[in-house]
This record gives sequence, structure tokens and C-alpha cells, in this order.
Amino acid sequence: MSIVKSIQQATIRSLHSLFENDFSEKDFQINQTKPEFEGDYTIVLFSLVKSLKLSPDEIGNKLGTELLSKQPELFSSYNIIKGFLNVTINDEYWIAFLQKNYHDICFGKQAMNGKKVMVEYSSPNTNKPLHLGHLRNNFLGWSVAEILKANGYEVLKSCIVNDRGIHICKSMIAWQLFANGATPQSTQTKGDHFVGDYYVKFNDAYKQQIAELKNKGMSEAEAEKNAPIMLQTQQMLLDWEAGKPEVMELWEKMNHWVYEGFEETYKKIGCDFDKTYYESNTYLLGKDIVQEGLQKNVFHKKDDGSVWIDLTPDGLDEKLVLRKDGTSVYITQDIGLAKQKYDQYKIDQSIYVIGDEQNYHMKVLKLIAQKLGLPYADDIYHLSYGMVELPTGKMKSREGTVVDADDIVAEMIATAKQHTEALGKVKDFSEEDLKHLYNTIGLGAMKFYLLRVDPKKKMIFNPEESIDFHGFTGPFVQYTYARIKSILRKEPTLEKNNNYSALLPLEKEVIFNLEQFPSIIIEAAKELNPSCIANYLFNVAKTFNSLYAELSISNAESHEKKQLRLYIAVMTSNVLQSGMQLLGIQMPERM
RNA sequence: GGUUCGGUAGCUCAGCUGGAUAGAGCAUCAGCCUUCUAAGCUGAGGGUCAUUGGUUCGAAUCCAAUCCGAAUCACCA
Repeated sequence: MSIVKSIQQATIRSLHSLFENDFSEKDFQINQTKPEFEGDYTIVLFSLVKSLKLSPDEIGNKLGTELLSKQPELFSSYNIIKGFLNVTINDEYWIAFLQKNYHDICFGKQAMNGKKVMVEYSSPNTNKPLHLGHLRNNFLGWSVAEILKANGYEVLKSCIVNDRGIHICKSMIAWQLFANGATPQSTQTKGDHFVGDYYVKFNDAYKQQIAELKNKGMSEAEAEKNAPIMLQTQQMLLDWEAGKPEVMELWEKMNHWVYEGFEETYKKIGCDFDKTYYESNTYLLGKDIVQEGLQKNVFHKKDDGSVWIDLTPDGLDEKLVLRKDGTSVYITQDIGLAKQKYDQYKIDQSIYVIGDEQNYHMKVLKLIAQKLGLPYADDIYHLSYGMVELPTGKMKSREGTVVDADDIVAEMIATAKQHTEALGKVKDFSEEDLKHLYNTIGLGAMKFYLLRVDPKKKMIFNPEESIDFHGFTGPFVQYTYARIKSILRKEPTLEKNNNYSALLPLEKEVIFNLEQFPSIIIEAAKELNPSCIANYLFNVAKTFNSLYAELSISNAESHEKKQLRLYIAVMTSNVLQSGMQLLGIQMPERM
């Protein structure tokens, strides 16, 4: 049980025996005591003043005395300042906590709860390489999956690949027109970048044709519709849907190039999936559900044959679910895929990691599912995250301001290399170990940077600040870990010893922080927010670094103090490691 | 225009189930390596928590209005 819970229960019991009333944890608050006051936790009593008809000081005095006399093993002293009851936790309690948990590498994790969750994330288009925004998505999805696992869920990571549609045909047409048979191999280009280049070439050619048509007197809209390259692309989409062999062959060839590129990137950044869905297989799903909806009168058919749902009573609009030609739209497929996921895996919850520009779409999806009375409707959850922007504004592929995922990862790793070499601490490492270390640090910096802010907020990616490896960063936490490991390599054995003198403030502060780890993991899962973990880990590392600077571990003033600090060091390293693991970040033994 | 989200230090962000003098990091300035890794530590300066009103013992936090910014409202995906 967490210490806050223990204090809550002790307070409830004491209030009951003092005032003969029943209280719950909602009747008072427990906060961390501010550093300028003496104590560990503060019980805020103002809310009890009315019902007890006593002043906060009177309640505080009675409660403080009662707590101390009833549970001397938990509380060692109290004081009251301006109506706040500050209690100090007994050192014995902290030490017992430390001894019990310091070696437990599963500390903070919950037992399996029998619930199954699917986390869908990444969801790339196969017409261009991944960019910075995808990285936020990937790291978020991965981390949320890990956090849910730590909370006892069985987690399935899934990915829907958007591998068909007009955007894919654009790359294909451009390749046919401009490539002269070039391939990733022949040009020494990573497959996804190769295909992405043709997507750009399409847009260049398209723009040029529009300009030409406008010169001939067409309006902008007309020109956009009638540009030959666009007409060709639309024809290709029809051919694809008809399964025309040469189109399918080209499509498969180019997708294959992209997948090779993606695989390399995913491997590099440490992402994987338990199940990959391809839109080319799922885009027809959901049509049967539309029929069902028509029968249930949830949907209605217009004169032209198109099928709609009226969501205006819910404050939304009228939405199309089936085109007049009978083909499905985005939302139709998503309804179908949601059903397939549920049928196939019997999941209890379905989490979609998708950018906040699709908030409306996801709201509609859930609402339609609810109106259809689908059993999984309420278990659809959109984990919406904000866009990644540059200090100069939004990333725009057309203006060439997109930060490419492979580029930025490579840059972070190169920076890690540069720092490591400048510091010269690992000169005895082999080439292979060095490479691994640079990856660990560079990716650690990248992941931490993208995960340390609240997912739902948009974030500014500042290239200069992001390559800083000092302060509130991944390498800072990694460094703290490596320092501890360095000590532990020299001090391998721990003795059992129960003879500890009073805790020094810094010792207590570190233990105090470590104790919160389980609560933080629960909070992170509740909010689906890895930034809780990142902020917490930074705090733990910072506090430990203060202790490290002020107090010697190996040359502690006494044998007992040395043992105690070794316990603290071991537990800190364990918490840092398992916490960073929840963010998908590895820890170096040395750096 | 409707809906949704956001506005906290020069910059990037915490804090938001109401609690004591609003916190970090970066940047700036001043210190600390003959002793466990200085990717570190200690300290200083820096704030009208967008604005106004309300709720109350108490508001960055809750409510309302206003201002500013973003996303979205396709027979695109």
C-alpha cells in the first residue's frame, strides 16, 4: 500500500475515534509538504471545519496527537502552521520500505488484470517516408502500450497501413512518367524515401500543369480538375480497384520498396506490432454494417442512392457513410475495422493513437458505433495528440519544411557520438559497443524529448534545444543511471543490516520520491500520458544527483550509512531503468 | 459562423480532483573537479498564471463573458 493511502486510512480511523463520525478520503486532502515547512506530508483540514465546528488548529492538534499515539510506527512528529497539519513519517518506515523493495525490478508494476487492450498506432501512408509527427505517434503508442502492460493489461499493438487510395497512385504515376525504370537499388536510396521523392515530383508536375492550363484561360478549380497528370492518377485508381494486373504489379512493387524502408526505420527506433492491418484489405469492410444500419433506421438513403447518418441532434453534422456509387468512405472502413478487431481478439478496449486533427472523425466513429448499438462502441478511445510544429511554424511537405524521421534520428545519434567523444569516458569500448551506446543515447534523447510533454498539447520542436543533452533530457536520466552502475560495479555486495541512524534530508528525499513510482504508473495509465513518467524520472534522477554530489556512498561516514546509500542507489537505478523502459528508452551501463 | 482544444518566466514546458511565498529545464550571471563519471552539483536574477467579473476561509486551478491562437466542420484518407 502506498504511503499516501496509509496516511489516508490512519486519518479516517483517527477522525472516527475522535469525533465518532464517518469520513472518507474526500473529506480532507493529503499533499506533499512544501520544502519550507517541516514534515513529509500535509493533511489539509479546512474542509472539516464546518462539519466539526472546530478551528483548523484544534482539529489539527487532536488529529496529530491521535495519529502519533495510535500509529507511532508510521508517524514520528507533527506540527500545525496556519491550519495545515504537517506530519513527519518515521524513518523506520522509510528504511523498511527501502529494504523491502530495493532489489525488486518489478517494483511499481501491477498483477495481470485479465483485460485486453489494443493500441493502434503509427498508421503510415505508403507514399512517403515517416516524419517527426510520426515519431511522436510511434513513441506515444509504444509507451502507452508499455504503461498499460505495467498496469496489468494484456496489450496488442496494431498498425493500419494506408496502402491504397489516390495519394498512393500519385507516386505510382510519377514513377511511371519520370523514373525511367530507376529503383531504390539503382539509385542507392532508402525505399520509402525513393517513393516519397516521386510523390513530390507528382506535385511539382501537377502544379506546373495547373499553371499552364491557367495561362490558357482556365479557372483555378477547372485547372486542378483537368490537369492531365491528375486525370491519369484518377484513372489509375479505378484500374487499381478493378484489379488491373499491371497496375497491381506496380503497386505491389512500390509498396514493397516502402515497406523495406519502414522496416529499417521501425527497427532503428524500436517499434513493432502484434498485428498489421492493410487498408487494401479492409477498405471494403463496413458495408454490411451500413446495410444493418439502414434496417435499424440509424442510416437513411437519399434519392441518389448515397447513405447518410444525421448527427445534428448530437451537435454534429450529417455524415455520408456510403457513396452513391456504393463505395465506402473513410468512416465506413473504420467502423468495419473496429468490428473486425473486436471479433478477432475480443478486446476490452480499443485505443487509437491518432493526431488531434481527427478529433471530429473519431467522435463520429464512436457515435455511429453507439447508435448502431455495437457492443464495443463505448470501448473505443481516441488518444489524441497535438501536432509537432517547428519554431518557424507548421511543417509543410510542399514547402520542404518537414523534418524527416530518419534524418532527425541520425542527427541525434551523431550528436550523441560527438558528446561522447568529447568527454572521452568510454575510450576502451569496441566499435560495436560504441555504436550501440550512440544509438541508446541519441534515441533516448529523441524519445524523451517527444514524450516529456502532455500528448494532447501541440508541441514546438526546436532543433537546437532538442539536441541539448543537459537538464530535463533523456541523457540526463541515463547518465544518473550510469553513475550508479559505476559505483555498483565496485561495491557488489550488500549486507543485511538493520542498524541505521536517522535519515539525512537528502537520503529521505530520494526514498520519498522512489516510493511514489507505483502511483505514478497508475496515474500514467489512467491519463494515458507518458509525460507523467518522464517528469517523475527526471525528479528522481535530479534528487539522486544532489545526494551524489553532497554525500559519498563508497566512502560514507559509517558502514551503516554506506549500506543504506547502496540500497538507495540500487533502488534508484531499478526505478530509473523500469521507468525509462515504459518510455521505450534503454539505459547504458556506462556513458 | 458552429464545435473542440489551447494561452503560466526571454524560450520550451510542469502544476489544473481549489490550499501555505506559482515550479523545472534551456538561456543569462556567480561559484564547485588531487576523493564514487562535471552529460553533474550549489546559488542569483527573471511572473499582471491572456483580460474582466463571479463562486469562497482560500482561485493559475471551478463558473461566465471577452480577447488571441490552433484544429475541424469533403461523395479525400
